[in-house]
Order: sequence, then structure tokens, then C-alpha cells
Amino acid sequence: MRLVIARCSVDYAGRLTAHLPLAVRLIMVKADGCVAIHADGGAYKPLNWMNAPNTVEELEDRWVVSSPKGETLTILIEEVLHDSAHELGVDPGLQKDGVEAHLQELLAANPTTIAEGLSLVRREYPTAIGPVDLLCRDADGSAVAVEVKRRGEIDGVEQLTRYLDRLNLDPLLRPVRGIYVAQVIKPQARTLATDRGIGCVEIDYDELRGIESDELRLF
Amino acid sequence: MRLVIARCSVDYAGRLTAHLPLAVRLIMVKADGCVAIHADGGAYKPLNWMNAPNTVEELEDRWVVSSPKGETLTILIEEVLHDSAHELGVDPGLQKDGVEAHLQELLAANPTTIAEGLSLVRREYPTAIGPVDLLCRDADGSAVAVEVKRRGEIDGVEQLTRYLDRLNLDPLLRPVRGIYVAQVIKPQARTLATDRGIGCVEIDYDELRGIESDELRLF
DNA sequence: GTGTATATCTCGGGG
DNA sequence: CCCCGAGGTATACAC
Repeated sequence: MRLVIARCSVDYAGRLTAHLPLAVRLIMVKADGCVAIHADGGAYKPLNWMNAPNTVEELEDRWVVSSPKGETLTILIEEVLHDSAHELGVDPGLQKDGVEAHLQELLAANPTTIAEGLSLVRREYPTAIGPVDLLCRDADGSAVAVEVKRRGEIDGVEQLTRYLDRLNLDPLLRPVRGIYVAQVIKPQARTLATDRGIGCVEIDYDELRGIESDELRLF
Repeated sequence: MRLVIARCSVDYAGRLTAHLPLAVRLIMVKADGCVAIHADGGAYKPLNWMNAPNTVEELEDRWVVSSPKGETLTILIEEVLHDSAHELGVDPGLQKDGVEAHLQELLAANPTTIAEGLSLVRREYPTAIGPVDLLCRDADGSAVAVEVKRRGEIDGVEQLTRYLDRLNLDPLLRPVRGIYVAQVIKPQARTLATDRGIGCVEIDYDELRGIESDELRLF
């Protein structure tokens, strides 16, 4: 990884055009060739960047970064204040816990935490327009489509609605009702869901994880 | 901005929990206090980060970054390979061109490029669930709601549908038809739009900009 | 490769 | 402050 602190102006032309006036910034070049221009603030997102693959042409007063898609990033360098290179090696990568996939796993293993008497048919039940998170049957044997989100916003209701429309075309499943499950469900999403006859369930991730641990402890 | 290259392991606990095994990485600390852990690849996104505002506690063998929301980032440092600090100053910021806002401006100025006889009522026409990009009237005086996107995907159709439902409750506007305008409209989006009686128009950004320049040239 | 859904999304605007 | 929408979204995953 190469780190350059320089007084520079930057122009990007590609999916849009963008210009950065002259200022002191960090130019980060990673081993895979990607380039990022950072200011001294504004979260982790760089002001401007170029993803790999690309070619970096280093001229006297400017760097020209070009991608095969026809994008270009031109860095006019007026003054270099720091320039260093470092060997980092390959990163073993990030281990995550607590994202939607894990929430879905926990719910699949414990469908009764969503609603009394619910049993799982399958996870990622396929339809022509995409997979339904959980397809279940309730105590009466009726089909229930469950959409899982970490945060329950309006687009999840739209998503579940599209799936329900599709599933209700299948005579073997019909009638299918929907349940929207999330750690928090926003008021707009709840209103829309209720209007459409979709149930809303808020679940506690830590509590669910607790149930899971308890079950494991029995063995 | 402080740049540290170090052999370290990292743990984040907050919106999720995440762990990074021991490896050499860049630790970037910006003037506003935000911290980002970068590997030598993987585009511009850091492996792990903590946004401002936060407090950084620098101990003998570890840094503990805590946010007021209760998130923590713990960096266990085994070996420091580089450590430098740099004054960057305030950045003048990015100037953009070619995004949806500009597309919307151009269309607002030239509504007939969307459909023959169309005239603008107003941009960002407010409804209870959000603003409609363009509200127009056609040659017959009927209301037309226009949703503008750079890329026409399925969520834009959902958005326009919600607006149309809402607008059609207004006796002064009713009946309102919809037109979905984008540089490219994906097949799925076109199908859904057509099913719902929504028109689809693909427009050429460069051509539209050309029309605009021609008009300016007349003055 | 296209299409779909997620993200510690980030970022900005409006009420 | 939250809500909502856009993004050069990027990224993963299924078909």
C-alpha cells in the first residue's frame, strides 16, 4: 500500500463528472491498484476513487488513472508532502455476526418465536421474482410467507407484497398470508403492512440468540 | 490525519459484532476522530471503522474507540511499523455533475422530450408520502406524474405507484397517469410498469444536454 | 453475466 | 431529531 500526502486537484470523468479544487489530501493506492482520495474528515468514504482494475500512469505533474470501462481519474499534483510504501500481505478477512442472514438462520430454527404454531417449510423459498426468506405453515396448515429484515422499512413490505402476489397464484399454496419480521419496524412500514393485511412482528436478536444457546445447552 | 501501519487484531461491537484476526493493516485516524482499518485491497471500503463522534483511548497495547451510541472498536496492536501525522486542513469539497438532480432539471425545462404536449406544473410536487419528481399536464389537461431515475429499476416503479395511489385520492388532480423516465429501463421494471398502466420512456442524457445548449445558444 | 437483495451502507435534504 | 431517497452506491449470491 502506497500512501501519498499531496497538495492536489482531482478530476473524475466516467459515470458522472466531478471536480476537487486544489487542497492537501491523502492519496491511497492499494495493492490491487485501486486509488482513493481522502480528506481529513467525512467518515470512511473517500472524496473520489477508482476501483480495480485500472492502470495508473504516473507523469511529472499528474497521475492519470484509467479503467477499462472508460472512466478516468486525473490527479494534478502540485506538491508532495509525504510518500511511503508498505507491505501488508493478504488479509484473513472479516468475521461478522448479527447481520440479516444470521437473524434469518435463528428464526428458521425457531419459527414459533414469530408466531405460535408456525413450522418451517423452507428457507429462501424460490419464486420467479426472487426467493422468499422463510416459507412456513401455521397450526391450521395454511401457508405463511415471512420476510426478515434487520430494520423494517417500507421496501421490505413492497418486497413481501410482490412475493405474496406471486405465491397466491400457486393453487398448492393458496391462500398465503404474510408476516414481516424485524428488530424494529418503522411506523410507515407498519401502516402499509397493516393496510395490506400483512402481520408485523418485532423480535429481539439477543433474546433469540439466548433461546438458541439454551437449546444447545440441552445436548 | 494520522496514519499507522501495524500488525493488529480488531474487534467491533455495536450494530453488529465483527472480528479481524491478527494481520498488518493501515489504521487511519481523521481530524474529526473517525477511525478506519484498511487492508491492501477490497476497493475503498475499510474492513472495519468507527464514525465520528467518538473518543479514542490509546493504551499500551491497544486502542479503544468508543462512540456515544455504545459502539466500541478495540484494536489490539502487536507491532507498529509506521506512524505519521499530517496537517491537511479543511477540504473545499466535491463538485458533481450528471446525477439524477441534473437529469430532473433538464427534463423539467424540456417536458416535451418525455411526451408530446406535456407541460410542467411543478418539480418535487409534495405528497404525504414524499415528493413526486415532476407533476405535469398533458395536451388534454390531464395530470401526469413523472418519476425520474438514472437507471430504471423495479423500486422506482413501486415508488411511482405509491405516488399515483396518493395523487388519485385528490379530486382536483384525478385521474393521474404515470410515466417512468430513465436513461435505461430494466426489463423487469418495464414489465411491472406496463402491468400497472405506467408509461416507460428512455431518454438520452447527452442528447438532452445538447437540446439545452441549443436553447441557450438562441439567446 | 444478469438480476436481486443487503449494507455497521454513507450522505444529504426536509419537516 | 427522524424520515426518506439517492448513490460513480459496493458486494454477495442465486439463476
